[in-house]
Amino acid sequence: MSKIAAIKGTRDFYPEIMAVRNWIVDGWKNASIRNGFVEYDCPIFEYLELYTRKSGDEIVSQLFSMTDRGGRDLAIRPEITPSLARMVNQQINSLPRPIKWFSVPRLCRAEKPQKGRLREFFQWNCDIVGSDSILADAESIYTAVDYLRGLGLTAEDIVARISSRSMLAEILKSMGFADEQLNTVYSLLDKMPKVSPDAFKEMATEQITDPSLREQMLKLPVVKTLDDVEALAASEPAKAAVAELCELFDILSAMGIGDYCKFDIQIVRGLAYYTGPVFEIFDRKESLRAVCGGGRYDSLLTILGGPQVPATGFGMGDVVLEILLREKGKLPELSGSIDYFVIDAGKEMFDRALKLVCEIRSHGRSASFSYKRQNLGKQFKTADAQKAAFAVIVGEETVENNEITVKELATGQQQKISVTDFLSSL
RNA sequence: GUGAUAGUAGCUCAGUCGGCUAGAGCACCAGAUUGUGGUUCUGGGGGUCGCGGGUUCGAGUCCCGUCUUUCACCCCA
Repeated sequence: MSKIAAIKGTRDFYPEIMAVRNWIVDGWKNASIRNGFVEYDCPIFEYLELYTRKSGDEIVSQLFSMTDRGGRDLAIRPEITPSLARMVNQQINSLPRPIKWFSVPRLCRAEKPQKGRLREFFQWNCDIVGSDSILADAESIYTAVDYLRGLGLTAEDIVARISSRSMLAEILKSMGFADEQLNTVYSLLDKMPKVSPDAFKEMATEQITDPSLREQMLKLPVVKTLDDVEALAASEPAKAAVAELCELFDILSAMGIGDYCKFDIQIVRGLAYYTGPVFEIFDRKESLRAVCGGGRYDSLLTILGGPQVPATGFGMGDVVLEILLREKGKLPELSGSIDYFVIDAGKEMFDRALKLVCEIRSHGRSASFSYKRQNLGKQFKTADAQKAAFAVIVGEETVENNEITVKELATGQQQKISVTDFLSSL
Protein backbone atom coordinates (compact mmCIF):
# COMPACT_ATOMS: atom_id res chain seq x y z
CA MET A 1 0.00 0.00 0.00
CA SER A 2 1.27 3.42 -0.86
CA LYS A 3 1.36 6.14 1.75
CA ILE A 4 -1.16 8.92 1.55
CA ALA A 5 0.43 12.36 1.51
CA ALA A 6 -0.78 15.51 3.23
CA ILE A 7 -2.69 18.01 1.11
CA LYS A 8 -0.48 20.65 -0.43
CA GLY A 9 -0.28 23.94 1.37
CA THR A 10 -1.17 22.34 4.70
CA ARG A 11 1.00 21.72 7.72
CA ASP A 12 1.30 18.92 10.23
CA PHE A 13 1.84 20.23 13.70
CA TYR A 14 4.27 17.81 15.34
CA PRO A 15 4.64 18.57 19.06
CA GLU A 16 7.61 20.88 18.58
CA ILE A 17 5.77 22.98 15.99
CA MET A 18 2.53 22.74 17.92
CA ALA A 19 4.30 24.38 20.86
CA VAL A 20 5.18 27.32 18.63
CA ARG A 21 1.63 27.59 17.33
CA ASN A 22 0.21 27.50 20.85
CA TRP A 23 2.67 30.14 21.94
CA ILE A 24 1.60 32.41 19.07
CA VAL A 25 -2.10 31.84 19.67
CA ASP A 26 -1.75 32.38 23.41
CA GLY A 27 0.02 35.66 22.72
CA TRP A 28 -2.79 36.75 20.41
CA LYS A 29 -5.41 35.91 22.99
CA ASN A 30 -3.57 37.72 25.77
CA ALA A 31 -3.12 40.82 23.62
CA SER A 32 -6.80 40.75 22.70
CA ILE A 33 -7.96 40.44 26.26
CA ARG A 34 -5.71 43.16 27.64
CA ASN A 35 -7.01 45.48 24.93
CA GLY A 36 -10.60 44.82 25.90
CA PHE A 37 -11.72 42.28 23.29
CA VAL A 38 -13.80 39.17 24.03
CA GLU A 39 -13.56 35.91 22.13
CA TYR A 40 -16.11 34.42 19.74
CA ASP A 41 -16.10 31.64 17.16
CA CYS A 42 -18.42 30.22 14.53
CA PRO A 43 -18.61 27.22 12.18
CA ILE A 44 -15.70 26.48 9.86
CA PHE A 45 -18.10 26.38 6.92
CA GLU A 46 -20.89 28.67 5.79
CA TYR A 47 -23.21 29.12 2.84
CA LEU A 48 -21.15 29.99 -0.21
CA GLU A 49 -23.30 33.07 -0.70
CA LEU A 50 -21.92 34.62 2.48
CA TYR A 51 -18.65 35.04 0.60
CA THR A 52 -19.91 35.75 -2.91
CA ARG A 53 -22.23 38.46 -1.54
CA LYS A 54 -19.21 40.30 -0.20
CA SER A 55 -16.51 39.49 -2.75
CA GLY A 56 -18.30 38.58 -5.94
CA ASP A 57 -18.46 35.30 -7.86
CA GLU A 58 -14.75 35.41 -8.75
CA ILE A 59 -14.00 34.46 -5.16
CA VAL A 60 -15.38 30.95 -5.70
CA SER A 61 -12.27 29.81 -7.53
CA GLN A 62 -10.19 30.84 -4.53
CA LEU A 63 -12.01 28.96 -1.83
CA PHE A 64 -12.88 25.39 -1.05
CA SER A 65 -16.55 24.90 -1.76
CA MET A 66 -18.83 21.89 -1.80
CA THR A 67 -22.43 20.89 -2.22
CA ASP A 68 -24.20 19.11 0.59
CA ARG A 69 -26.68 16.28 0.11
CA GLY A 70 -29.52 18.77 -0.02
CA GLY A 71 -27.90 20.58 -2.94
CA ARG A 72 -26.84 23.59 -0.85
CA ASP A 73 -23.64 25.39 -1.87
CA LEU A 74 -21.24 25.62 1.07
CA ALA A 75 -17.69 26.81 1.52
CA ILE A 76 -14.95 26.39 4.10
CA ARG A 77 -14.32 29.81 5.58
CA PRO A 78 -11.53 31.74 3.84
CA GLU A 79 -11.93 34.56 6.36
CA ILE A 80 -14.05 35.09 9.43
CA THR A 81 -15.28 38.66 8.96
CA PRO A 82 -18.42 37.71 6.98
CA SER A 83 -19.35 35.24 9.72
CA LEU A 84 -18.74 37.92 12.32
CA ALA A 85 -21.02 40.26 10.37
CA ARG A 86 -23.64 37.53 10.15
CA MET A 87 -23.47 36.90 13.89
CA VAL A 88 -23.65 40.59 14.72
CA ASN A 89 -26.53 41.10 12.28
CA GLN A 90 -28.50 38.35 14.02
CA GLN A 91 -28.33 40.08 17.40
CA ILE A 92 -27.75 43.63 16.31
CA ASN A 93 -30.43 45.11 18.53
CA SER A 94 -29.35 43.50 21.77
CA LEU A 95 -25.56 43.69 21.65
CA PRO A 96 -24.09 46.52 23.74
CA ARG A 97 -21.83 48.73 21.68
CA PRO A 98 -19.09 49.05 20.86
CA ILE A 99 -18.81 45.33 20.14
CA LYS A 100 -15.13 44.40 20.59
CA TRP A 101 -14.70 40.80 19.56
CA PHE A 102 -11.70 38.68 18.64
CA SER A 103 -11.18 35.21 17.26
CA VAL A 104 -8.36 32.96 16.06
CA PRO A 105 -10.01 30.98 13.28
CA ARG A 106 -8.44 28.28 11.16
CA LEU A 107 -8.98 29.38 7.56
CA CYS A 108 -8.62 27.70 4.15
CA ARG A 109 -8.04 29.29 0.79
CA ALA A 110 -7.44 27.50 -2.53
CA GLU A 111 -4.20 29.36 -3.15
CA LYS A 112 -1.04 28.24 -4.82
CA PRO A 113 1.29 27.88 -1.85
CA GLN A 114 4.33 30.12 -1.66
CA LYS A 115 6.38 31.94 0.93
CA GLY A 116 4.07 33.28 3.63
CA ARG A 117 0.98 31.84 1.95
CA LEU A 118 -0.51 28.44 2.58
CA ARG A 119 -3.84 26.80 1.94
CA GLU A 120 -4.61 26.39 5.61
CA PHE A 121 -3.56 28.84 8.29
CA PHE A 122 -4.60 30.62 11.45
CA GLN A 123 -5.55 34.25 11.54
CA TRP A 124 -5.99 36.48 14.53
CA ASN A 125 -8.95 38.80 14.00
CA CYS A 126 -9.97 41.76 16.13
CA ASP A 127 -13.00 43.80 15.20
CA ILE A 128 -14.80 46.75 16.71
CA VAL A 129 -18.39 47.01 15.51
CA GLY A 130 -20.86 49.76 16.24
CA SER A 131 -18.57 52.76 16.52
CA ASP A 132 -17.62 55.22 13.84
CA SER A 133 -15.12 56.91 16.13
CA ILE A 134 -11.58 57.27 14.87
CA LEU A 135 -10.65 56.06 18.33
CA ALA A 136 -11.87 52.62 17.33
CA ASP A 137 -9.52 52.63 14.35
CA ALA A 138 -6.71 53.76 16.61
CA GLU A 139 -7.44 51.02 19.11
CA SER A 140 -7.50 48.41 16.37
CA ILE A 141 -4.06 49.47 15.11
CA TYR A 142 -2.79 49.79 18.65
CA THR A 143 -3.84 46.25 19.51
CA ALA A 144 -1.94 44.78 16.57
CA VAL A 145 1.17 46.82 17.32
CA ASP A 146 0.84 46.14 21.04
CA TYR A 147 1.07 42.42 20.40
CA LEU A 148 4.10 42.69 18.11
CA ARG A 149 5.81 45.14 20.42
CA GLY A 150 5.20 42.74 23.29
CA LEU A 151 7.23 40.12 21.43
CA GLY A 152 10.20 42.46 21.40
CA LEU A 153 9.79 43.84 17.90
CA THR A 154 10.80 47.49 17.84
CA ALA A 155 9.96 50.33 15.48
CA GLU A 156 13.25 49.38 13.78
CA ASP A 157 11.82 45.96 13.00
CA ILE A 158 8.28 46.71 11.86
CA VAL A 159 6.16 49.54 10.58
CA ALA A 160 2.42 50.11 10.37
CA ARG A 161 1.75 51.83 7.08
CA ILE A 162 -1.48 53.73 7.28
CA SER A 163 -3.72 55.50 4.80
CA SER A 164 -7.43 56.07 4.28
CA ARG A 165 -9.71 54.78 1.58
CA SER A 166 -12.21 57.57 2.10
CA MET A 167 -9.50 60.22 2.08
CA LEU A 168 -8.03 58.91 -1.14
CA ALA A 169 -11.50 58.79 -2.68
CA GLU A 170 -12.20 62.41 -1.74
CA ILE A 171 -8.84 63.56 -3.06
CA LEU A 172 -9.41 61.77 -6.34
CA LYS A 173 -12.91 63.11 -6.63
CA SER A 174 -11.64 66.62 -5.98
CA MET A 175 -9.19 66.00 -8.83
CA GLY A 176 -12.10 65.22 -11.10
CA PHE A 177 -12.21 61.42 -11.02
CA ALA A 178 -15.63 59.78 -11.24
CA ASP A 179 -16.67 57.17 -8.66
CA GLU A 180 -16.35 54.31 -11.12
CA GLN A 181 -12.74 55.27 -11.91
CA LEU A 182 -11.59 55.05 -8.31
CA ASN A 183 -10.92 51.32 -8.33
CA THR A 184 -8.61 51.74 -11.29
CA VAL A 185 -6.48 54.21 -9.37
CA TYR A 186 -6.54 52.05 -6.21
CA SER A 187 -5.23 49.13 -8.18
CA LEU A 188 -2.56 51.27 -9.84
CA LEU A 189 -1.35 52.57 -6.49
CA ASP A 190 -1.33 49.08 -5.08
CA LYS A 191 0.96 47.86 -7.88
CA MET A 192 3.27 50.83 -7.80
CA PRO A 193 5.90 49.51 -5.38
CA LYS A 194 6.31 46.39 -7.53
CA VAL A 195 7.08 48.07 -10.83
CA SER A 196 9.63 50.56 -12.12
CA PRO A 197 8.62 54.25 -12.44
CA ASP A 198 8.59 53.94 -16.21
CA ALA A 199 6.46 50.82 -16.16
CA PHE A 200 4.15 52.59 -13.76
CA LYS A 201 3.71 55.54 -16.12
CA GLU A 202 3.02 53.12 -18.92
CA MET A 203 0.33 51.38 -16.88
CA ALA A 204 -1.17 54.75 -15.99
CA THR A 205 -1.22 55.82 -19.65
CA GLU A 206 -2.96 52.59 -20.55
CA GLN A 207 -5.59 52.72 -17.83
CA ILE A 208 -6.30 56.42 -17.49
CA THR A 209 -7.01 57.80 -20.92
CA ASP A 210 -7.77 61.39 -19.93
CA PRO A 211 -4.35 63.17 -19.97
CA SER A 212 -5.23 65.81 -17.36
CA LEU A 213 -6.62 63.22 -14.97
CA ARG A 214 -3.53 61.11 -15.49
CA GLU A 215 -1.32 64.07 -14.72
CA GLN A 216 -3.27 64.65 -11.50
CA MET A 217 -2.97 61.00 -10.57
CA LEU A 218 0.79 60.94 -11.10
CA LYS A 219 1.10 63.46 -8.28
CA LEU A 220 -0.01 60.79 -5.84
CA PRO A 221 3.10 58.57 -5.80
CA VAL A 222 5.16 61.64 -4.94
CA VAL A 223 3.13 62.19 -1.78
CA LYS A 224 5.19 61.22 1.26
CA THR A 225 3.60 62.99 4.19
CA LEU A 226 0.20 64.13 5.32
CA ASP A 227 1.30 67.71 4.62
CA ASP A 228 1.86 66.75 0.99
CA VAL A 229 -1.57 65.24 0.77
CA GLU A 230 -3.19 68.20 2.43
CA ALA A 231 -1.90 70.36 -0.43
CA LEU A 232 -3.81 68.15 -2.86
CA ALA A 233 -7.08 68.30 -0.93
CA ALA A 234 -9.07 70.76 -2.98
CA SER A 235 -12.57 70.06 -1.66
CA GLU A 236 -14.09 70.40 1.79
CA PRO A 237 -14.77 66.65 2.14
CA ALA A 238 -11.18 65.97 1.13
CA LYS A 239 -9.87 68.39 3.74
CA ALA A 240 -12.06 66.80 6.38
CA ALA A 241 -10.78 63.34 5.44
CA VAL A 242 -7.17 64.50 5.71
CA ALA A 243 -7.96 66.06 9.08
CA GLU A 244 -9.42 62.77 10.29
CA LEU A 245 -6.30 60.88 9.32
CA CYS A 246 -4.16 63.50 11.09
CA GLU A 247 -6.27 62.94 14.19
CA LEU A 248 -5.65 59.21 13.93
CA PHE A 249 -1.90 59.78 13.92
CA ASP A 250 -2.18 62.12 16.90
CA ILE A 251 -4.07 59.47 18.86
CA LEU A 252 -1.57 56.76 17.95
CA SER A 253 1.26 59.01 19.14
CA ALA A 254 -0.61 59.68 22.37
CA MET A 255 -0.95 55.92 22.81
CA GLY A 256 2.81 55.64 22.54
CA ILE A 257 3.21 53.86 19.21
CA GLY A 258 3.80 56.88 16.99
CA ASP A 259 7.24 55.65 15.98
CA TYR A 260 5.70 52.43 14.63
CA CYS A 261 3.27 54.31 12.40
CA LYS A 262 3.85 55.91 9.03
CA PHE A 263 1.53 57.50 6.52
CA ASP A 264 1.67 55.73 3.16
CA ILE A 265 -0.72 56.64 0.38
CA GLN A 266 0.00 53.37 -1.41
CA ILE A 267 -1.87 51.33 1.17
CA VAL A 268 -5.26 50.66 -0.41
CA ARG A 269 -5.85 47.02 0.58
CA GLY A 270 -6.75 45.55 -2.80
CA LEU A 271 -10.30 46.09 -3.93
CA ALA A 272 -11.89 44.99 -0.70
CA TYR A 273 -14.75 46.46 1.24
CA TYR A 274 -12.77 49.10 3.09
CA THR A 275 -14.40 52.49 3.51
CA GLY A 276 -12.08 54.50 5.78
CA PRO A 277 -8.65 54.25 7.39
CA VAL A 278 -6.66 51.21 6.24
CA PHE A 279 -3.32 49.86 7.39
CA GLU A 280 -0.80 47.09 6.86
CA ILE A 281 2.09 46.08 9.07
CA PHE A 282 5.36 45.13 7.38
CA ASP A 283 8.85 44.21 8.37
CA ARG A 284 11.01 47.30 7.84
CA LYS A 285 13.06 45.60 5.15
CA GLU A 286 9.79 44.79 3.37
CA SER A 287 11.20 41.50 2.23
CA LEU A 288 8.07 39.71 3.41
CA ARG A 289 4.44 40.23 2.56
CA ALA A 290 2.29 42.10 5.09
CA VAL A 291 2.13 40.46 8.50
CA CYS A 292 -1.13 42.21 9.35
CA GLY A 293 -3.77 44.18 7.53
CA GLY A 294 -7.02 45.89 8.35
CA GLY A 295 -9.16 48.93 8.25
CA ARG A 296 -12.63 50.39 8.44
CA TYR A 297 -15.52 48.66 6.69
CA ASP A 298 -18.79 50.46 7.30
CA SER A 299 -20.93 48.70 4.69
CA LEU A 300 -20.37 45.02 5.30
CA LEU A 301 -23.42 44.45 7.49
CA THR A 302 -25.59 46.17 4.90
CA ILE A 303 -24.26 43.89 2.17
CA LEU A 304 -25.38 40.95 4.29
CA GLY A 305 -28.87 42.33 4.70
CA GLY A 306 -28.37 44.13 7.98
CA PRO A 307 -28.57 47.75 9.03
CA GLN A 308 -25.83 50.28 8.41
CA VAL A 309 -23.37 49.68 11.25
CA PRO A 310 -19.83 51.04 11.28
CA ALA A 311 -16.98 48.61 11.88
CA THR A 312 -13.20 48.45 11.90
CA GLY A 313 -10.72 45.67 12.51
CA PHE A 314 -7.70 43.71 11.37
CA GLY A 315 -6.41 40.24 10.63
CA MET A 316 -2.96 38.81 11.32
CA GLY A 317 -1.95 35.46 9.87
CA ASP A 318 0.35 33.00 11.58
CA VAL A 319 2.41 32.13 8.50
CA VAL A 320 4.17 35.42 7.78
CA LEU A 321 4.32 36.16 11.49
CA GLU A 322 6.24 32.98 12.19
CA ILE A 323 8.71 33.67 9.37
CA LEU A 324 9.23 37.19 10.68
CA LEU A 325 9.73 36.07 14.27
CA ARG A 326 12.14 33.36 13.19
CA GLU A 327 14.16 35.89 11.19
CA LYS A 328 14.25 38.28 14.11
CA GLY A 329 15.11 35.56 16.61
CA LYS A 330 12.01 36.29 18.64
CA LEU A 331 10.70 32.75 18.87
CA PRO A 332 11.39 31.38 22.35
CA GLU A 333 12.91 28.00 23.07
CA LEU A 334 9.90 25.83 23.64
CA SER A 335 10.10 22.25 24.76
CA GLY A 336 7.52 19.95 26.14
CA SER A 337 8.77 18.74 29.49
CA ILE A 338 7.59 17.09 32.65
CA ASP A 339 8.24 18.01 36.26
CA TYR A 340 9.17 14.67 37.80
CA PHE A 341 10.41 11.37 36.44
CA VAL A 342 10.07 8.63 39.02
CA ILE A 343 12.73 5.93 39.04
CA ASP A 344 12.58 2.66 40.90
CA ALA A 345 15.79 1.19 42.29
CA GLY A 346 14.55 -2.33 41.75
CA LYS A 347 11.52 -4.31 40.62
CA GLU A 348 10.28 -4.77 44.16
CA MET A 349 10.11 -0.98 44.60
CA PHE A 350 8.06 -0.43 41.45
CA ASP A 351 4.61 -0.52 43.09
CA ARG A 352 5.76 2.12 45.52
CA ALA A 353 7.16 4.21 42.64
CA LEU A 354 3.95 3.93 40.63
CA LYS A 355 1.97 5.06 43.66
CA LEU A 356 4.25 8.08 44.00
CA VAL A 357 3.73 8.97 40.33
CA CYS A 358 -0.01 9.08 40.91
CA GLU A 359 0.38 11.12 44.09
CA ILE A 360 2.49 13.69 42.28
CA ARG A 361 -0.08 13.87 39.51
CA SER A 362 -2.91 14.34 42.00
CA HIS A 363 -0.98 17.32 43.34
CA GLY A 364 -1.26 18.88 39.91
CA ARG A 365 2.33 18.34 38.81
CA SER A 366 3.35 16.27 35.82
CA ALA A 367 5.06 12.96 36.47
CA SER A 368 6.23 10.10 34.31
CA PHE A 369 8.02 6.77 34.60
CA SER A 370 9.50 4.03 32.47
CA TYR A 371 7.26 1.22 31.20
CA LYS A 372 10.20 -1.13 31.30
CA ARG A 373 11.89 -2.29 34.51
CA GLN A 374 15.45 -1.26 33.88
CA ASN A 375 18.54 -0.37 35.85
CA LEU A 376 18.97 3.16 37.17
CA GLY A 377 21.15 4.29 34.30
CA LYS A 378 18.54 3.44 31.72
CA GLN A 379 15.80 5.10 33.68
CA PHE A 380 17.90 8.23 34.05
CA LYS A 381 18.43 8.24 30.30
CA THR A 382 14.69 8.07 29.78
CA ALA A 383 14.17 10.87 32.30
CA ASP A 384 16.66 12.94 30.38
CA ALA A 385 15.07 12.13 27.02
CA GLN A 386 11.72 13.29 28.39
CA LYS A 387 13.32 16.51 29.60
CA ALA A 388 12.23 15.99 33.16
CA ALA A 389 13.16 18.76 35.56
CA PHE A 390 13.68 16.33 38.46
CA ALA A 391 14.32 12.63 38.85
CA VAL A 392 12.84 10.98 41.94
CA ILE A 393 14.40 7.74 43.13
CA VAL A 394 12.32 5.24 45.04
CA GLY A 395 14.62 2.77 46.80
CA GLU A 396 15.22 0.79 49.97
CA GLU A 397 15.09 3.92 52.09
CA THR A 398 11.58 4.58 50.79
CA VAL A 399 10.40 1.24 52.08
CA GLU A 400 12.34 1.62 55.33
CA ASN A 401 11.85 5.31 56.34
CA ASN A 402 9.50 6.67 53.66
CA GLU A 403 12.34 8.71 52.12
CA ILE A 404 13.04 9.45 48.49
CA THR A 405 15.95 11.03 46.62
CA VAL A 406 15.10 14.05 44.48
CA LYS A 407 17.68 15.02 41.87
CA GLU A 408 17.58 18.19 39.82
CA LEU A 409 18.73 17.02 36.42
CA ALA A 410 20.03 20.36 35.17
CA THR A 411 22.43 20.83 38.09
CA GLY A 412 22.96 17.27 39.20
CA GLN A 413 22.23 18.22 42.80
CA GLN A 414 20.23 15.76 44.83
CA GLN A 415 18.91 15.34 48.34
CA LYS A 416 16.95 12.93 50.46
CA ILE A 417 13.55 14.01 51.68
CA SER A 418 10.57 12.31 53.27
CA VAL A 419 7.70 11.51 50.94
CA THR A 420 5.33 13.49 53.16
CA ASP A 421 7.48 16.63 53.02
CA PHE A 422 8.00 16.17 49.28
CA LEU A 423 4.31 15.90 48.48
CA SER A 424 3.34 18.82 50.68
CA SER A 425 5.93 20.97 48.89
CA LEU A 426 4.27 20.43 45.49
C1' G B 1 -4.15 29.76 -13.88
C1' U B 2 1.43 31.05 -15.80
C1' G B 3 6.79 30.49 -15.27
C1' A B 4 11.15 28.58 -12.88
C1' U B 5 13.26 24.99 -9.21
C1' A B 6 13.95 20.52 -6.95
C1' G B 7 12.37 15.34 -5.44
C1' U B 8 17.52 9.18 -2.91
C1' A B 9 16.20 6.45 4.86
C1' G B 10 12.29 10.18 9.85
C1' C B 11 15.94 14.72 8.82
C1' U B 12 20.40 16.86 6.06
C1' C B 13 22.71 14.94 1.97
C1' A B 14 26.59 11.72 -1.15
C1' G B 15 26.02 8.41 -5.21
C1' U B 16 31.71 9.45 -10.98
C1' C B 17 30.63 7.86 -17.96
C1' G B 18 24.22 4.24 -17.39
C1' G B 19 27.19 -1.19 -14.55
C1' C B 20 28.08 -5.87 -8.40
C1' U B 21 23.44 -6.51 -2.87
C1' A B 22 22.11 2.11 -3.09
C1' G B 23 25.67 4.83 1.22
C1' A B 24 27.11 8.58 5.35
C1' G B 25 25.99 11.78 9.52
C1' C B 26 22.11 12.87 12.79
C1' A B 27 17.62 10.67 14.75
C1' C B 28 15.27 6.01 16.33
C1' C B 29 15.58 0.92 18.65
C1' A B 30 18.56 -2.68 21.29
C1' G B 31 22.87 -4.38 23.96
C1' A B 32 27.64 -3.36 27.10
C1' U B 33 28.40 -0.30 33.07
C1' U B 34 23.84 -4.74 38.75
C1' G B 35 22.07 2.83 42.90
C1' U B 36 22.79 8.01 38.89
C1' G B 37 21.45 10.87 32.93
C1' G B 38 22.58 14.54 29.50
C1' U B 39 29.10 13.61 26.66
C1' U B 40 31.42 6.36 25.98
C1' C B 41 31.48 1.77 23.01
C1' U B 42 28.96 -2.10 20.00
C1' G B 43 25.03 -3.69 17.14
C1' G B 44 20.15 -3.26 14.66
C1' G B 45 15.78 -1.72 12.06
C1' G B 46 14.44 1.54 8.22
C1' G B 47 14.63 3.16 1.05
C1' U B 48 9.90 -0.03 -5.33
C1' C B 49 15.70 6.26 -5.40
C1' G B 50 7.97 10.66 -5.67
C1' C B 51 4.75 7.93 -9.22
C1' G B 52 3.81 6.03 -14.37
C1' G B 53 5.68 5.06 -19.10
C1' G B 54 9.93 4.94 -22.66
C1' U B 55 15.24 4.08 -24.42
C1' U B 56 18.84 0.11 -23.09
C1' C B 57 21.68 -6.29 -22.16
C1' G B 58 21.26 -3.12 -17.80
C1' A B 59 18.24 3.18 -15.25
C1' G B 60 18.81 6.46 -8.76
C1' U B 61 21.55 8.24 -13.25
C1' C B 62 19.07 9.44 -20.05
C1' C B 63 13.90 10.88 -22.40
C1' C B 64 8.43 11.92 -21.87
C1' G B 65 4.28 12.50 -18.72
C1' U B 66 2.33 13.23 -13.92
C1' C B 67 2.24 14.46 -8.70
C1' U B 68 4.58 17.05 -4.93
C1' U B 69 8.28 20.92 -2.92
C1' U B 70 10.30 25.71 -3.02
C1' C B 71 10.25 30.61 -5.36
C1' A B 72 8.10 34.41 -8.39
C1' C B 73 3.76 36.22 -11.34
C1' C B 74 -1.86 36.63 -11.24
C1' C B 75 -4.59 37.41 -6.92
C1' C B 76 -4.42 38.59 -1.95
C1' A B 77 -10.42 38.75 1.80
